[in-house]
Amino acid sequence: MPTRRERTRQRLYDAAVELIAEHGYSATTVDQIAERAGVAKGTVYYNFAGKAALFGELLEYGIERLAETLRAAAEGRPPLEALDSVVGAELAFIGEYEAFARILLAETWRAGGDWQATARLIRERAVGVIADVLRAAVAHGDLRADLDVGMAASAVFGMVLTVALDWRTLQPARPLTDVHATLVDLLRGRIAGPATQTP
Amino acid sequence: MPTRRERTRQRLYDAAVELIAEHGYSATTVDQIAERAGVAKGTVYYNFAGKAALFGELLEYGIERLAETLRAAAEGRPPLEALDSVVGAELAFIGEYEAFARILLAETWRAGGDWQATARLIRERAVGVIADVLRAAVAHGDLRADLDVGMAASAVFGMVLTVALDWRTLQPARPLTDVHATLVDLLRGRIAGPATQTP
DNA sequence: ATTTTTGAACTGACCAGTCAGTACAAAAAC
DNA sequence: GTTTTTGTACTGACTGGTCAGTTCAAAAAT
Repeated sequence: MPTRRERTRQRLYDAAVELIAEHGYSATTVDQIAERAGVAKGTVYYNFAGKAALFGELLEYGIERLAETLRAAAEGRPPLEALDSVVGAELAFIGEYEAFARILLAETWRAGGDWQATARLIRERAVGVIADVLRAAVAHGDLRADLDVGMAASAVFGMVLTVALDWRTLQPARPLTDVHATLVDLLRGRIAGPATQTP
Repeated sequence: MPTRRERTRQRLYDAAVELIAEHGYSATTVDQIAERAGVAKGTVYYNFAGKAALFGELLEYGIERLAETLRAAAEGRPPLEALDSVVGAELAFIGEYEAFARILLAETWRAGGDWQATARLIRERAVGVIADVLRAAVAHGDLRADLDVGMAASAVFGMVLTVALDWRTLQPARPLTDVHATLVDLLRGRIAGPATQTP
């Protein structure tokens, strides 16, 4: 059972993640965050060292959950099935924590900003899980031995992130399984050929 | 031959694109832009209605060049070859206008911010070109008739953008053709199987 | 009793946008 | 051919407002 402090911090996380996803880090004010969290401004500074610290811990917190979700999805599955499972898990995570995913996409690819170092490190935790799965698939003989695992993992991660956010934005009613199926088809190279082949 | 005004505006574009790619839109000040462009602050307001207008026209200008590049790459080629060519063109564009690509990725997927409408419209111009190529491939019988063209186009665009920025960031020395080959392999479903198959 | 939260006032830095004035080249008047 | 005018491009000090962060006494929750 969470303490009062933990509940307050969680409410601040939630408020901050939504506002920053909408307007970006610097355009979001501490007053806005406090107001949306239903908390006095002083509380923000009682719980966090400042705006930057709140955001930093937020990133940390979110990426840890994402990496953990992906790891759990891969665990104990044969390589190729694990890949499908990880893609599904990433989709589901983004479906649930959409605002966080938007922040991840927005703040991670800056050139030399204040968060570049943090963000890149943080992103590697998620991409790393995919790379591990791909490496296992190569070792198992399911994928080409000379596959550039790093680049492929980056491609998979980015592709899923992009598609997922388009999904949430443009056709949120569409079921996850549908999106998942299309992505897996793309990944498995099943888009070639004149007719549908669903064995 | 460009007029003085055109030269000034171009310098302002260049300065703004670099700074915004680094720090984001709201963290970039008009003073910084003017200073990097080697121009007084007033000149910014003489040439543009304001910071927002400068950024808007910048997006417009960049995406027009990108869409045009992609269209030219596809033109007059058989569908599948056109797809490879478009991917190559997107890679080359990002190689050259890296800062703009970072902005595209960072500022396009906000939730309900001030740019959401503009950015989505603008991004669709680029993704639309890829969708057209895919549609042609389907019509030509090269891809499955029931392929979700919109989603696939979004996936291709996002995947290339992600990989390209990782390429520029992590291994800029690597030749474009190398990255291009890996991407095309991924797209064509040639990553499966234990050994390399280069016919 | 102690921890946590409140709410409001305050500060100092920073920033978008303004505006009166400068520079200068090309046209018009002499 | 010299002087005057005009329009365009640019300048940079200034202003009004905003925001992160501070402080603190009182209240509420544990």
